Amino acid sequence: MTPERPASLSKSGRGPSMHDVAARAGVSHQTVSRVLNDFPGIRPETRERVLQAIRDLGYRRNMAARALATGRSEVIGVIMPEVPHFGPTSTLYAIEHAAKRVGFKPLITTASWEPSSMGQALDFLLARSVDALVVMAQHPDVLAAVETTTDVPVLYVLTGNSHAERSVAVDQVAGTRLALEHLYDLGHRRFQHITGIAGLTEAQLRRDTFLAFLDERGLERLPILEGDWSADAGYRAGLAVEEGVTALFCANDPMAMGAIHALEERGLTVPDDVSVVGFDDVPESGYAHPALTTVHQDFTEVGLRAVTALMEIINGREPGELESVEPWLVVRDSTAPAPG
Amino acid sequence: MTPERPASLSKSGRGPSMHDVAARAGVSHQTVSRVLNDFPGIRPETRERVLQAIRDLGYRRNMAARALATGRSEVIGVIMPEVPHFGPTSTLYAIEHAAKRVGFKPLITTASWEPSSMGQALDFLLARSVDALVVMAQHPDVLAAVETTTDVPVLYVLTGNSHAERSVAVDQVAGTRLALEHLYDLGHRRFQHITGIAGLTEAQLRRDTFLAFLDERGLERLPILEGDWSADAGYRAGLAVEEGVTALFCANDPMAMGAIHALEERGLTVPDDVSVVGFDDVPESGYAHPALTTVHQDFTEVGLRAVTALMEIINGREPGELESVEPWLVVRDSTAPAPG
DNA sequence: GCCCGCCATGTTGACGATAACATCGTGGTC
DNA sequence: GACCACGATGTTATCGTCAACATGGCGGGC
Repeated sequence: MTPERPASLSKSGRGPSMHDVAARAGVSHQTVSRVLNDFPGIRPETRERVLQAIRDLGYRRNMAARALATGRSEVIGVIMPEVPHFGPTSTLYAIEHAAKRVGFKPLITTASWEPSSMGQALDFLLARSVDALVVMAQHPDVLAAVETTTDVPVLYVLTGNSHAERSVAVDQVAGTRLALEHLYDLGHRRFQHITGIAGLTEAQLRRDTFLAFLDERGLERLPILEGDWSADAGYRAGLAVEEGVTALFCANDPMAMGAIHALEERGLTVPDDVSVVGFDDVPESGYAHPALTTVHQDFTEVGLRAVTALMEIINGREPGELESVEPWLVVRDSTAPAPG
Repeated sequence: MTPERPASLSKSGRGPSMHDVAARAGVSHQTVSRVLNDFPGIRPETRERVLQAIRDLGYRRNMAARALATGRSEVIGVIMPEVPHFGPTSTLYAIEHAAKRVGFKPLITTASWEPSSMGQALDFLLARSVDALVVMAQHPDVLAAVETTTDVPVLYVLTGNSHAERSVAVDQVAGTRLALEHLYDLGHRRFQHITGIAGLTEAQLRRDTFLAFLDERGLERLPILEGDWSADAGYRAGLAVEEGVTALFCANDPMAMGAIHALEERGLTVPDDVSVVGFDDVPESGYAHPALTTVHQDFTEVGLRAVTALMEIINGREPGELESVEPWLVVRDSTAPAPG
């Protein structure tokens, strides 16, 4: 079942235009425009007549015409990863809510990090004359691709803290360190890590920070377990956790849940034998078994800051310093002092 | 190759237009239009010259102008609930993927089911001359509100099976019955139900079907436990499950996870003492503890059918029968024969 | 060799809004 | 009472595209 592209669109009944409203109110179309745009200097009585005519006719502004005339659309283009993970999805909702408050709406498109896919997404959004662009840049390569293409304000979101300018992100290094220091402080010395999708910025940052941490503390580098964010992958990785490992740092919560499942199947108990830390603090993680210790990321704040900064840029002001959003550790029942 | 942007054409920051391309290619703007729209009867050499000019200038079509001229926008408006739950989110992604294949993109806006909120969302989308509308109608009241407002094709999604015409949904009654019959067949006779948000169509259908099932089988109606889809609510409801209940039907998976957590805190074992069934089959449910028996809903199929049907309507054809999407039961470890 | 017709392309006028400039009373100032 | 400023509104041009109609050159049929 594949949808088929439309060949012809019925150009049936367009709604009333400003001229229709103007005629009905006995004014010029320009007066209607002024009423709609809250210009000063309209006689209250005239304004009321116009508003009445609008209501009578069920008139709705044609934003296409407005966009053509002004060059602005009050739409923010959002490029999302193709798979609905918790972070991007939460951020999207946060952006929508923040944008709504300033009269903007998000136009969504998904793209993989490949240049052609990203290019198509950009073309589509820019053709719609979006006023700004949010790119959920999960891969470092997309940055260059976007930069050269447009002069529309662009903000990168969910990039870790790797591109300080024009990007809003949760500090991945800090988050990872919170998790690892918590485990270290509990006495753990043998760590393994289940990664997110290889190459994605956040996965890479968590992984790099993990390795750096081991080196700093002089801990052994056991094999990295490659994951892909999914609980399935977490389960498979959990089966491969080495004997003697007591601390498992998972790049997100679903993988942590999968891994715990695998560990328990192997007869290991969490947290008595192995302590497990996740990342994201998804709403269910407090009710996992055992309740998951995890790094909380405030995606609502990310979305809010992104929209706020974009509004500044659109209005010609420089946005304030775009600081990283600080994550915090939520300690629950999946971590305990190292055994022995 | 980086597109070059001659300063000559920049009229206050706007990109090049068809006229600029036409001038560079030595043709008329209409020929450019014809090339872009794949009209027949362009000499290959001319076409190539136009395409080259487009590349040279980094030209991008202005969809606002196109929308103004044609009345169509190749955008599907989507009205989503304000809270990012699994079903709507998954469906959104499915819609995006299906729409992309036919050159459409979703323009997202969220709204609560209140008329004013829904009205604002509609105004916004219709002003953007969307070619079609997908309404995730979680509340029965929205239907009337939308119908009277527009003649744009509208499709309701995620409505259970309660509005057969112009709606695509997973059959909630069937899904609920699958869950309950499974429990009944295992010998359970004392059931309780944790509901979704009161008033929402799907929550209501699951609840009604639950009660109908009890009556049909002559089972006792124990108190309904009111939930709100969240794991938190599931936990609280789990604490309130009556003594002697052996079968707990939860309106979604996160609540099931919360409830299981609560039951185990109370010293009850799942599934030995209480069998629990969820709804949705979220990706993590297979790794919950115990792995969750649940009703799988195919949101990908929902999104695909929605877009397919909308394309039919846009083309002036009647969409085929819009059948419910059939859910199926995934039996895992959270259900077992009734004790005793 | 003329005319017809068709193929490839050019020209003009919407589409519905905004922006810039024009107009028309009206009341205050001197 | 003439003049001017200004408040309220009207008029015209413009944004970039598509649709409808116009044109012009060229080959073929007779």
